[in-house]
Amino acid sequence: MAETAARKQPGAPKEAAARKGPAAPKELGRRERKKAATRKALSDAALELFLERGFEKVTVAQIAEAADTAVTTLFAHFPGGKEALVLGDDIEREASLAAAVRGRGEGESVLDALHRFFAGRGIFAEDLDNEFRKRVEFVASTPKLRAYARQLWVACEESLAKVMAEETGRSEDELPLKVLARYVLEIPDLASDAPDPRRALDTVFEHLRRGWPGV
Amino acid sequence: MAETAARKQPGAPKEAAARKGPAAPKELGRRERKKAATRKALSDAALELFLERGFEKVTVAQIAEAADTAVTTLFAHFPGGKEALVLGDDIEREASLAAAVRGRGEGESVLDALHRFFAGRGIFAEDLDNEFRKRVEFVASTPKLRAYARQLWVACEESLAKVMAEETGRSEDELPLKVLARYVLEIPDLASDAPDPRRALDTVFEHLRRGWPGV
DNA sequence: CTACGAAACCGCAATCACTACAGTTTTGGA
DNA sequence: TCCAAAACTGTAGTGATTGCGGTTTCGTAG
Repeated sequence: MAETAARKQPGAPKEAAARKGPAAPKELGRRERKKAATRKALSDAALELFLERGFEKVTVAQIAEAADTAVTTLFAHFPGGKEALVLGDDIEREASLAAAVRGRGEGESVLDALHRFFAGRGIFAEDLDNEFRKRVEFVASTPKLRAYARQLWVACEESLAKVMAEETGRSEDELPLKVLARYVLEIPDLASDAPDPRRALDTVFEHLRRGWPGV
Repeated sequence: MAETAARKQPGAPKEAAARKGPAAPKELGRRERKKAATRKALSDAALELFLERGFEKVTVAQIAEAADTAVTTLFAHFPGGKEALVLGDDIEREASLAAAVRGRGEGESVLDALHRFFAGRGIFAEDLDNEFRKRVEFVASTPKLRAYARQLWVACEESLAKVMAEETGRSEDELPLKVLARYVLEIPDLASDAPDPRRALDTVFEHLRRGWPGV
């Protein structure tokens, strides 16, 4: 996939946004709006085609065509390739993960917080519109996508380990925390093919709590 | 990589071997010998080129050329592609893993057996000729290869879970055992970038033993 | 309002992994 | 000696991904 990744791509401009008087929450210029539209057109087209014919049966050329853009534009928006079209690059994950831990309730352990966090997310969530659920199941049943999704989670390993270290007052390079981070982030993939993902989630955390007391 | 995998490839013949009287350990016919030679020529050429120029800088065409075979022959032997040239398809892993657990000493727990097993292997082993060590380090420092190596281990998940179930007298589809299997098989990858892999190994098992008492 | 620089697009050509196919050579027996 | 299977070969795709040079569209400083 994207190995070298160092090409012309739509990223954050020099100093865009924030200029129309005080406080501008969603004040996007036409340019930004169009960029977002293109991006959405691409991922929408991709998802539709994927669900219709299956991930492997759709080519990037077809997706670009359906979104009425050039193939190069597709890659400019999603350097991660086909799989990124469905799963995004998700910088959001890392942030929400950290937020869940830092903003945990009084007397709630770090692991409890993570447990709750996952319980309301993706395969583990219960209240999801069919649209989203369909997507989640599609990802879980497509090897390449599943692997990519896992990667996205595991990519948060360092970050999560660091947050856990801070929140438990330990050194940020303590090995056990790194290991724990990996094990926690492995859960979504691990529980993907469990008959009852929810129960699987609870079971795993039960064991992790026993193995890493005080976290 | 190999997605469809259903092509002409050198595999086990109809009923080859075992015909020259009783017991024929290494009695390979000329054909088998040549096949093995081709295979070796390929992986040898690959490893040499990889170490010399780096994994990404070598093309399969160059490897085939260096081994004096056709590219199609390369893929016939290694459907797994470039990464398989270094790491093999390793059906061996699964077997040795099971053997380590089943053949563990009296009073030795399953986790102890696995701990010992890994301790003498790859990054964790201490007595290794430079050749092998160089290879191990090369794999660990090449993302694609590392990922592939991990896959090979994780592919043993079902199998290991089953063996552990048998050996501890539990149902083979008990979730905790599947999780534990995954966590154990994740170790080689996990410990790859630890400053002291050996210590990392010990640390991880310490926690796993606590989390999965009685295994 | 206008010109200018950057950002977002575009299309084309090229590389590279991987596969399908069809034809050859080699080998192990019947 | 002869045949079928196995192993190998070259050619010709398909498809993802990237490099490049050129075009259009914005945003904004003047």
